[in-house]
Amino acid sequence: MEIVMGETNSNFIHDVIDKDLAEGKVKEIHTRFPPEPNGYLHIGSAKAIWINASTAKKYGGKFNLRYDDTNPVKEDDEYVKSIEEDLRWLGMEPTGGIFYGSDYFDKCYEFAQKLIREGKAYVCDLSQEQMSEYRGTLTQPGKNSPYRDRSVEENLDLFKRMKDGEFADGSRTLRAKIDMSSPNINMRDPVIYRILHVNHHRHGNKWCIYPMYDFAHPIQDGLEGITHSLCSIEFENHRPLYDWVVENVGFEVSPHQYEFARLNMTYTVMSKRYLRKLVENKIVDGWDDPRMPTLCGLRRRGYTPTAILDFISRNGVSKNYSVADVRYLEYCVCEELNETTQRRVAILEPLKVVITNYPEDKTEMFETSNHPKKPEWGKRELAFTREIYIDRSDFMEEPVPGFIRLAPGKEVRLMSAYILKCNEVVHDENGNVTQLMCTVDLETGNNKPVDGRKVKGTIHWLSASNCEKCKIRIYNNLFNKENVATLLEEDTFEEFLSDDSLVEYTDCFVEPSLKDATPDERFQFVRTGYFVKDSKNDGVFNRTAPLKSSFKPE
RNA sequence: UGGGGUGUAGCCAAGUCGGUAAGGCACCAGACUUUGACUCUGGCAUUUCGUAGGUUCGAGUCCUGCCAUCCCAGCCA
Repeated sequence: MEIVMGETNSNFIHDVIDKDLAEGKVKEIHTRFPPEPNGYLHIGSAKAIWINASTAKKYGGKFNLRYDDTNPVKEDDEYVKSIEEDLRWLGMEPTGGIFYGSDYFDKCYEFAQKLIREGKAYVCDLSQEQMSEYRGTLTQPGKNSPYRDRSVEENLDLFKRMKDGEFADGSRTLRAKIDMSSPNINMRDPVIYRILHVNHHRHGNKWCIYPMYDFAHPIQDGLEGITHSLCSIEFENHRPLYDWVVENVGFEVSPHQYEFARLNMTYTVMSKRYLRKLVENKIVDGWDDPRMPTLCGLRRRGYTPTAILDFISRNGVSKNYSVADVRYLEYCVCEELNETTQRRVAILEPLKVVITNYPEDKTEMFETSNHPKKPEWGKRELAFTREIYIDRSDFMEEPVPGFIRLAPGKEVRLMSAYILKCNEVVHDENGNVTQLMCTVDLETGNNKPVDGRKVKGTIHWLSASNCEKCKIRIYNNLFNKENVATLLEEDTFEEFLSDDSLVEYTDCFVEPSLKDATPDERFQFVRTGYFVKDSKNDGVFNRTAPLKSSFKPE
């Protein structure tokens, strides 16, 4: 699937780049993905990764991975490892290198001093509450801090003492001197440095002042030679500040920020905050629960990087607020897995069938194809015996109109084997069907009926004495509400959790060979869906996605 | 009620200098089928591009007003 990595459809960002290149503003393209190591990557992150990486690739440029670790309060080394792992799993090599925003702290400090010297930044003693008051509101301008006009010398001294640890957390900040009456609140003398006596995962106690994102990010971009800084749309309001920093710090090539709409998906949440909540409240099994939209969750579920990227690519890049249909993602995996997986037989809900006209001690081997359209993938053998299992869903005692599977007195094809006829239904004392007494058309075997009669339905089966027991987990949407993102304000999304997001079948049977399957091998369980062995629990298969069915009763 | 975005079919999304609405998914109909899968064929915006006007021979594309919706008042990113 090289299409996803290489040629990307053109979009408004590429239009800008084409223009920049044509006008000679830039010579080569350099992008970056700047995750904060405070959680696991999800499919929305994958969109940002894909946009940045594929853009660089399209123009023969470079792509950096940069940990945006400027706030040690929220960040953890644990996440650094997972981010790189997920990035590589996606196949997105950081061709420009791997960097840490925190490695530029010295530079940030120098640039802050430069700003102070030029009268463009000052140390402010306002408390958090006061600063909020001074900031004004959306409709009212703010007012200048009383500390705004300190001398350069005093500011330099105070800033150094902030760095040296003389002041308590929150007691002072370094602010950019811009415009307290700007209609854009981000420009009302934004804080660019705060005091935080916190251990940094990478630099220990070297620093007790840390730059804010708005100050650090353009510097990181500028220092790395990033030409096009592609981020999501909520940073659009920050662009004037980004440009202010770039202009006032000054770089060889000025990076520019462009924003695209982040990825939302139906029936799930995408923000790290809520994903964390799902994990912490034990609503899911962890960040890698197969129901999670995290990359590790999707991986455990059996999704492939190519399918994820294909999905993102097909959805395109725009600035429209949108909610992508999770079924589209499903379509993308199925399309790939249909081509790439071998077929196997699994019975989710076994129903025993006794073939009365078949000898008890006989075992016959039937060949079945590993992929119906790829004969080069060969065949394998399935044992056939007097007692077999079929899936309960393939039998109806009182078939509804249009049901072409097994029913009393009806015939059906056993895939790759005989035609089966149901003669008798055995019930328990409660009236539940426990077993079927059937016969098989010995004459036709695995061929077309000799008398030319048509048998429409085909079902899968497994010899009761030649199968392996296992558990199968079926995953459905985590939420029962299509657009969960719109009601996150209330903080009560738990009420929209669906109760069937995980359905476990505990008495399933699969072909014996599946006993040795690994979590890296994906299969199509014939007529059922795509499955992969769970990486955490032995003897458990996860359903990646179901097969479509055009059967609609009534 | 300040500023910044966005509004093209059920979903995503193309629409260059204005010239007469790409594509994918979904859906519908049919063919094929020892997976009711896959594949194939056809259909699927023409009082139509949020809406109301305007300019023009001609407007999704230009102009004006209006409406809807998202983001911003962290010493988060």
